[in-house]
Amino acid sequence: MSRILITSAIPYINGIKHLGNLVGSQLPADLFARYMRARGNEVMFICATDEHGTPAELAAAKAGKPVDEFCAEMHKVQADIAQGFRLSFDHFGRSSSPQNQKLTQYFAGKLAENGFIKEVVEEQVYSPTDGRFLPDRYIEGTCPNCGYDSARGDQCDNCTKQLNPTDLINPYSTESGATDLEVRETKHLHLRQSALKDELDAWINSKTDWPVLTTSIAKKWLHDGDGLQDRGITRDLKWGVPVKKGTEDWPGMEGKVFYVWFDAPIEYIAATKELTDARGEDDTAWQSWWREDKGAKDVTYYQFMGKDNVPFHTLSFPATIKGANQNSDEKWKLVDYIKSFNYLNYDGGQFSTSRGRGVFMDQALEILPSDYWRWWLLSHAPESSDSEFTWENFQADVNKDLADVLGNFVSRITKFCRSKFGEEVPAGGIYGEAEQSLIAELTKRIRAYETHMQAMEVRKSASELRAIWVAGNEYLQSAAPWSTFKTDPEAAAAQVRIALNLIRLYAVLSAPFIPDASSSLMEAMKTGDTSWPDDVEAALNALPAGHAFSVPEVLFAKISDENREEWQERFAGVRD
RNA sequence: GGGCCUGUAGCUCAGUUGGUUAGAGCAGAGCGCUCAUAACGCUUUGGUCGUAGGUUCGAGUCCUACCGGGCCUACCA
Repeated sequence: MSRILITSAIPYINGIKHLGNLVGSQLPADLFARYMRARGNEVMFICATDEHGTPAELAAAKAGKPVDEFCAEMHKVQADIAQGFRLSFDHFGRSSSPQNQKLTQYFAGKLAENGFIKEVVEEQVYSPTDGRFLPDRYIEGTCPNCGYDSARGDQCDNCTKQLNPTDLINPYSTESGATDLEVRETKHLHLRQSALKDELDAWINSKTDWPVLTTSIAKKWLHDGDGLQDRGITRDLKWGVPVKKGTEDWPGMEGKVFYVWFDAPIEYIAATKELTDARGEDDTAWQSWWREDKGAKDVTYYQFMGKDNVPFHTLSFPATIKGANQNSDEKWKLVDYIKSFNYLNYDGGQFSTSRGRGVFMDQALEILPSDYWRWWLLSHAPESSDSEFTWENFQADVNKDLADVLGNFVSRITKFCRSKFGEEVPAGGIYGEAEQSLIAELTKRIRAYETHMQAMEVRKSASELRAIWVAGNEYLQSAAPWSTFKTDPEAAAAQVRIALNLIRLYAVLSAPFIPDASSSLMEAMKTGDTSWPDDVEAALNALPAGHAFSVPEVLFAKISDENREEWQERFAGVRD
């Protein structure tokens, strides 16, 4: 048994996420967490909402609510949806929690103490009308390079030239339209990532088993141009973690907050403390996951995220950890494996939150149970390149895999047994050659499934699982208990017995992918035996002769052409 | 502009350090079965591996150029 720490990239608070966001982090993280628990490991699976920053303030203003109230409501919404998708977080925290405030301030103090913080006076654009400093991309104007009239302050979308807000001709605030913008001096803290460049480089180079997507992005940032740059970790905002040096005030930094990307990953740690605090446990409980000097030496830490989050997890957050650990007795836990994903596209284009294009998590749950989405998304996870969602593929794949291959297998054998032997596992006969060869095949496939799951090869795991389901149909077809029954009822009984046991086996193996269907099957088979099939032959004897079961309802109803067309239409345009 | 990823059957994808006739699922075709959600099983059609060169006894795999798709490029998160 091992101790496994798993974090999913934390979703931003300003709205409901779409299926592309789901499949890029939370869903594969959940798959892995469920599998690791099923194998008997001690798992800590953490996620949270990322609540700070300008977009949250603006979204709250748009909703006409105080930002803290807005975040509290949206957190509840996202938590409910996560529950709807059966994301099995041990805790779904909030980056605005008191725990994260303290911990973020603590890390900043520690970094300052260790010489990794630099104070820098810089010039920022201030909008008196908006009453705030504006991030570069919230300022638009005419591009000095190509004349495009909606160029953003960081980059022109038309000619792709990188810009400073002060380069823009006739700049204005995208929020208020105000043109009375002025440049003001303001002091900020920078994290001296450059001082840790060589150490980070060596660390990334040692991770030869990480996905190429992960290491190539990290290396690019490490070596591009002048190499890894220092990064501002504070902002002139009201909503955020107040800048402090540990518990002390930070002279000159009054009224400023930490940058979301500084406090967001720290929330992984803080969320664990939120959980153990809620349980009434002391600090040793969360520290045993996050402090190698306090019991976390045997923890293996896995992170899941979309490719857009990779730089922060491979460089910024590790810089925070390494910087805090330097010249210190404290040894904070560094990530051991980063699984990153490409994007999921929607019907020939991108999912778009702003344009309401594609399927959002709440809408998905309105039209189908979560298992349909979980199965399809995971079996098409964008691991090697961007992948594509189309309604035709979704309908065809889900109907075939879930309804025909798995659902119908359960249906055919339970109904056959009921009509010939009644609703209990039949006695008589023995497992012969055909059964032994089934056991041999399953053993081979289950071992392969375990290997792929351990390696977080999501698509390969799904296809191996599907092959395991298919093996049941192949067996039934060749054993043909409906024929055997006429001449040799004892032999038919043994065939039915092993097939009924396959249902429980499938429920156990499939639970990480389709947890609801899995528990329906366990319920139908009237068993709570979720033990992993280390010994397949033993697993296929788990339900003994005489064990009662019931014929389950249709496990997966098929998606009709009418449904598909209706959804296709509904989700083509703008979200209502 | 620079960097990285990607292009394999109608569709979605596998193809280990280069090594016989390039694989799987779906879709299509044929056959079988009748327990089952018109489900299942078996067989089968289908690819000059983006294009053009090169290295090699041998290239889907390595190199170069080009074409197409995607991402990143540091103040959105």
